[in-house]
Amino acid sequence: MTISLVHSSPPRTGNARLWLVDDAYAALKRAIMESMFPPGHQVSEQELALRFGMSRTPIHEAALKLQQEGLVRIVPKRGIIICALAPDDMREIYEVIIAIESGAAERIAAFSVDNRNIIADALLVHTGRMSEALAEGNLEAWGLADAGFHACLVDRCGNARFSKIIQTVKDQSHRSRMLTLALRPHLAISIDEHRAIIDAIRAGLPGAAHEAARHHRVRARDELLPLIEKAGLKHL
Amino acid sequence: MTISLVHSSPPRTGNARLWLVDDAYAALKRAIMESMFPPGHQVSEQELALRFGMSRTPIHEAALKLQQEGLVRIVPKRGIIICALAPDDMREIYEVIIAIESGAAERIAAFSVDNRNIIADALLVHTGRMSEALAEGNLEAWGLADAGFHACLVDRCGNARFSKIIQTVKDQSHRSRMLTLALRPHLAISIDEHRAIIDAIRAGLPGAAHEAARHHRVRARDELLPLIEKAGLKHL
DNA sequence: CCATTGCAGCTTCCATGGAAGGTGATATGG
DNA sequence: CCATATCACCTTCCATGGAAGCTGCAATGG
Repeated sequence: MTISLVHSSPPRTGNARLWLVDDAYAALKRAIMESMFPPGHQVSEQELALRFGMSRTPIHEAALKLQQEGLVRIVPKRGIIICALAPDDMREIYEVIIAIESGAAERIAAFSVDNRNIIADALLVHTGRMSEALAEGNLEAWGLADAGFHACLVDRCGNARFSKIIQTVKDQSHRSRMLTLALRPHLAISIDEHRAIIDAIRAGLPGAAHEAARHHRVRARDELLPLIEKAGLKHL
Repeated sequence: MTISLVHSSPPRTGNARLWLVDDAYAALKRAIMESMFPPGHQVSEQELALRFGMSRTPIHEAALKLQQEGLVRIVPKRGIIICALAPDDMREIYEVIIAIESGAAERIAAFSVDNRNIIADALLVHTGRMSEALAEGNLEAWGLADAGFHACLVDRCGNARFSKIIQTVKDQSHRSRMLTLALRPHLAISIDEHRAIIDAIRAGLPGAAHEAARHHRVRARDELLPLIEKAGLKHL
């Protein structure tokens, strides 16, 4: 099988050339995200190099980066193994999200009233899109809007480390989220909870914003983890 | 200057050989931690390769790893630059610690009574050492015991991702902590606050443990950040 | 038939050379 | 004296070959 994962095959003549390792990283990450490589699958660097049309070196460095992010595991003389997530990993990831997002909401609620309202408005846009998607029964659009809300919350709280941490665990759990999105009931409740977070931010109540964000994620966790366990999904 | 950062110069004959990249990683990290390379300093991979007695490849890969952890920055055609932390970075790092450690304390407080007491006992040992060090006026021992307490809290909460996150920000702020340790007043209060965390864990009150851990770190932050700003420490 | 041992193949890890590109100094013109 | 342009050096980035090591299978001895 020869799947073209890199878009621009031309040998990058001219000065428009970026770094090959970034291409390899993006392509490999994308391949994992889109489940082109199933969890537990093993590939060799040589094979990826051939498939992506580059040498083994950038593949190796990209694999190291993805290993640090927890997406793959490099076994010394075996190859690159796509990591599978156990239900316990999902528990850990949810706990990270709970801790970080509630901290982000708290920070935003402590901003000046002007900045609070700017961010609240942005959050409201995402929540509005969720309502529309729900009305249309468009599950995918709902998921995108929901992701937009949470990304906005974290990315605009003024702590780049929060963003990076969230990005890492989101990448790790991407496949799982795609799987469980269809299983989730109570989509309407999420919208109400988002509004509660926005209200607390507008009111400038850090404690309330922390608790609202926390409650939202705790409920989602308590709803999803049993579903995953019951579905017998041993690896995601 | 030819500082020997790698201990075993022998060319690793036999099967006792590990990975050179791990050696390079440890040596470079150590060199940064111990301030052998001041923040903002620039070194080339070639120079490190010569100094560590290995090729450029393991150096390069180790540098990539340290870059992901935020300790160095690789500038395309310039070299490896040791990252300097601004006061704002310390704020971000404290926020991460606050969010994660309070989550860890909360988790532990939700354990079974047996597990709670085992961990509480371990935490108490560290707190006891802090008291002793304080009585002796041994600042370094106090710092070690304090670090032991917080490491115990996070490492035994049953979330490996919490540990990894904390490890990363601790590494980033190692130099800063060494600098500010001497500036910190109110060492006695920390001990009382640690005891409050332990009590909440023993009592099995997740909310109280969360709040106690949070309060402890918030106070330390509010005490230290102004000190750093006042001292005019632009880069740490 | 089962256990053990040797071997072949595949894999990553490291060394090294070539190439592209950025920086800083130097020389030149005003 | 100052500004600008050019050049030489230094740097990383990538390709590729050699070496070591693990895995799984096959062959052999019990």
